[in-house]
Amino acid sequence: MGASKSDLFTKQQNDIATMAKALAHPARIAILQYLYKKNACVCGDLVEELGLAQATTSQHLKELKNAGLIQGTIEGASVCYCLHPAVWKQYQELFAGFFKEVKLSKTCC
Amino acid sequence: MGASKSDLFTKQQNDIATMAKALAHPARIAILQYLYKKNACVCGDLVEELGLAQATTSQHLKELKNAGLIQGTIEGASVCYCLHPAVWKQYQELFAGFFKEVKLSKTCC
DNA sequence: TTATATTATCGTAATATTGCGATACGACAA
DNA sequence: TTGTCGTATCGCAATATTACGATAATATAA
Repeated sequence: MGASKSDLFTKQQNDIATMAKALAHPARIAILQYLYKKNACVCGDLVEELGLAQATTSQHLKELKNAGLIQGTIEGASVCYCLHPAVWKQYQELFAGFFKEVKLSKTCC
Repeated sequence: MGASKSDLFTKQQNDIATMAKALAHPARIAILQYLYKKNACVCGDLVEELGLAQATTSQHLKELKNAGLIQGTIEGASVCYCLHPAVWKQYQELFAGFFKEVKLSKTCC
């Protein structure tokens, strides 16, 4: 098969998994960190920054855009990327909520 | 290719990506939620709970064990699983730290 | 010992991801 | 218009993931 059976799980479970998948590659983590360290729009210098081919970098950017984590605005000939604050906050809260549900006090094994 | 070029990125970036990958499937989210909702060791009933085949469930459990998130202790004929508190806390802090680094005040696009 | 119950592993098929070269597309400059 | 620069998309190859049936491994029950 290969396709995950998303209909077996709740929307929340699928949402968390989808968000985690967007973060499940070091190149995408690097892109996000670069964007928020610069704290500004970044135009063009991501390819040199990452060390991956231009096509590969563009593909990772597309996935981050699909996940809603970043947005790109056309600035003349190039495109400027920055974080999407609302979605970022949403991710932050979803993960924080997921981790906080646990009561780790009781150990049983 | 298909293999990600982990040598291009920092250890922290690879760590976050690896942890995210462990959470990047709804079945694994469901397992973790079931474990912490029960707040106890769970022996055996995970297969009925998930609706996936026994082999598939076992495979997801193995990945969570490899990620360190859960631990299993042999209890007679069956195996009891529960969360690994220390690693869970580590995940929580790594993600929280990753999300907190950002300054979302300045929007530029 | 033999049977049964529970979990792990093997082998295989279907699909997804990662990466890159080649190429197309869009905006601007000459 | 023609050329150039920056980005996106296409097509392909290599590898990874997901899923399951079959089978092995282990512990207990009969």
